[in-house]
Amino acid sequence: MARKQSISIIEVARLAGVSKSTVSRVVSDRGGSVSPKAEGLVNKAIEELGYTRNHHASGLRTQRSWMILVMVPDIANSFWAEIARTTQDGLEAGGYSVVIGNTDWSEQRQERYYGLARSGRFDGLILNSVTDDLDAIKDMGIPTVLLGERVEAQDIDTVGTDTRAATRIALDFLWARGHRRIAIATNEHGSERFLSLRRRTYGEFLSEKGVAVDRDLVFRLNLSEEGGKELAKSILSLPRWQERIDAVFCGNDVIAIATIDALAAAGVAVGSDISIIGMDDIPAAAHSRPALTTVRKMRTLTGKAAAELLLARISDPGRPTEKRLFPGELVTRASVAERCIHT
Amino acid sequence: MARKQSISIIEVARLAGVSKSTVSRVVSDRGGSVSPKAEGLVNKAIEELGYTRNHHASGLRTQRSWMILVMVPDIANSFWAEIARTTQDGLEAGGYSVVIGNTDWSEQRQERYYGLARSGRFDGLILNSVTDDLDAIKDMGIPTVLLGERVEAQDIDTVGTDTRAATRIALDFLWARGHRRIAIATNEHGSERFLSLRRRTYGEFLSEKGVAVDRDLVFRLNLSEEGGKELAKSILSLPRWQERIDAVFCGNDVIAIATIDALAAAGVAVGSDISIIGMDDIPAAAHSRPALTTVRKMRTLTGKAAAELLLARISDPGRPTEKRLFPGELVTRASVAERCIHT
DNA sequence: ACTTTTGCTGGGAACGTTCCCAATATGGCA
DNA sequence: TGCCATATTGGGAACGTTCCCAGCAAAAGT
Repeated sequence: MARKQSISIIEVARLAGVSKSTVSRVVSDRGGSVSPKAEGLVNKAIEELGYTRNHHASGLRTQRSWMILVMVPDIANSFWAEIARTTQDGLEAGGYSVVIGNTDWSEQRQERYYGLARSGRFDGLILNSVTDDLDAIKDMGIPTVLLGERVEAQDIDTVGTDTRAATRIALDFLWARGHRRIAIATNEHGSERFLSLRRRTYGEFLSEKGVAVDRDLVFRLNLSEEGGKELAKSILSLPRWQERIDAVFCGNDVIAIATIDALAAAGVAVGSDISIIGMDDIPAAAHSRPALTTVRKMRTLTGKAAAELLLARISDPGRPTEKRLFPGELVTRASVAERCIHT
Repeated sequence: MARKQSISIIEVARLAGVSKSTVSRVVSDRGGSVSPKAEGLVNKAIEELGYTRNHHASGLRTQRSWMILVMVPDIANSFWAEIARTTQDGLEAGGYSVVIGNTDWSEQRQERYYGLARSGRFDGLILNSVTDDLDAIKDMGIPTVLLGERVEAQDIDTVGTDTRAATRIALDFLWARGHRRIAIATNEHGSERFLSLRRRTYGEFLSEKGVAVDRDLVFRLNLSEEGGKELAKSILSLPRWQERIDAVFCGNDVIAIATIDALAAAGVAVGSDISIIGMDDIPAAAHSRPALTTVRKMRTLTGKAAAELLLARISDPGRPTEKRLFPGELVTRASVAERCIHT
């Protein structure tokens, strides 16, 4: 495991009997015109010495690293993992290598990665910000694509789910199945505006339908398993809840599933006594009892679009910013009941 | 998004009224002795100019990047995701930043990351190799820790599950529950020796118990959902399978769960007609019907140990190689029956 | 008062590339 | 044969750091 010592362009040049400039022209495809003969000699010398280009030096000169950082808040969550994975294909086709940064919802970790980005280690960034500080992103001064809708991010390229549309899909479905007393369970985790989009859409939807918002049916919690347990408790402790709640629209699948489990444990028949709909379609959604009806986010499209936008931005930093939002699609399983219309 | 122009150590020095050497001493904590007064001036100038250290230049000089690459074969698999995440804590405490590379079981992608590593971009590597080419790893010439047991990796630090021990835990449990006709379902994916360890332990176990290996009870397949479906089909098509198979030891949870689902769909009562035991304890294992009994791999310990070993190797490249293997722990759920002993 | 130690500083030479510019060789054309 | 255009080459000068070494002042010891 001896660290390779100083096999630089110069030793290669010496062995090949050419100048370092020529070697440089060969290894960096850019610099044009080298005679076939010289190129052959250089390649042979490279092979023989086991030379590999020092990227610190090259990057110092060119200010390019050919690496792209994809920052996600939770790599152990399959939703993010899959998005990260999907970006790879497009980016690698463009000649870049992709590395993933996991912030674990921690501002400190995020700042750490921002530091890496600022110091010129990456040619581009695809990220879901834990905080609301979009200026920090612009200040890094490198091409960036945001994952996840941000109303206020007008001058940064964005890719994500159209939360409004996705929320409507869920609510429309509940309504079509005859539910009228619809509750909402969501949070303010890290990014208030993003989540209030669900809440806002919920309000709009109800007023469209001529239903007043019932304060007791708006639950605020963390989008975690804990949150789901809490939600179940809150529901059960609501006096005469059976008469007050038909269905619950959950901010993500994690709480939806936790709620289903907790309610089932309390003897409630989810899917007939009460309906639950989630959002994301994580793998576990297919395995809950009853299986969760949810709105699937289009991870593949999202990842692909993020890669495209970033490549476009890199090759033309002056282009107008673009937003690509995908609506999501309904995955019908068993957690939503068919209810005869009342009231 | 204008790319920051040339705010180098030199402009800082000029503004602070000191030499670039002094600035360097301040920004790189290494070079000792700077007067408090000078340090104050420098910091003020840094703040004012918004200077950030160019890491290409610094890396060129010091040959350090303070970045560590963790390579995993499938970031969308929660097992790998969690391991990758766990390494972070230890490594970041050591001052390093962690980025994750996802090979997606592709040799080409792996080679791409190897290339990055060879060009000096990382100070260390934690990886699970897709191929059996351990020489390629040594040739990179940087400190490396291998994830996953490799019999032949004698001179590389290794962290992983003690496959032998984990397999025995599963088999012992099946045996204790009265199963005697135990089948095994595993693969040769990418790393033959690793997996034959399960098969070998299976053979040893049976011969210890005085049971001959029944060729029909050794299933070879991919460790994927497809493989699981195939396995169910193979079992059901075995003439009089009820009399020939008590239990199946599955190479991982993914096939175990797929098998459970497929068998259940065919009307077989898993957990009484036949027992299934898995390995890994992925999240879905708790949600299958019946819930899967499995051997949990110790991800947290594994990630932590990998970080420790890598830091130790970096600080002392000459130290003897070390292997840390963890046995795994049984997670008892419902997919294994209690059987009265027969034969 | 003189030397020695100590603490701090600045100047220059690396590190391994790429880029610019000038120099040479090659070939085509008159 | 002579002359111009073109293809290929080599020699420096960057890029922004860190490191080594020498210099200098202030503090400490004799």
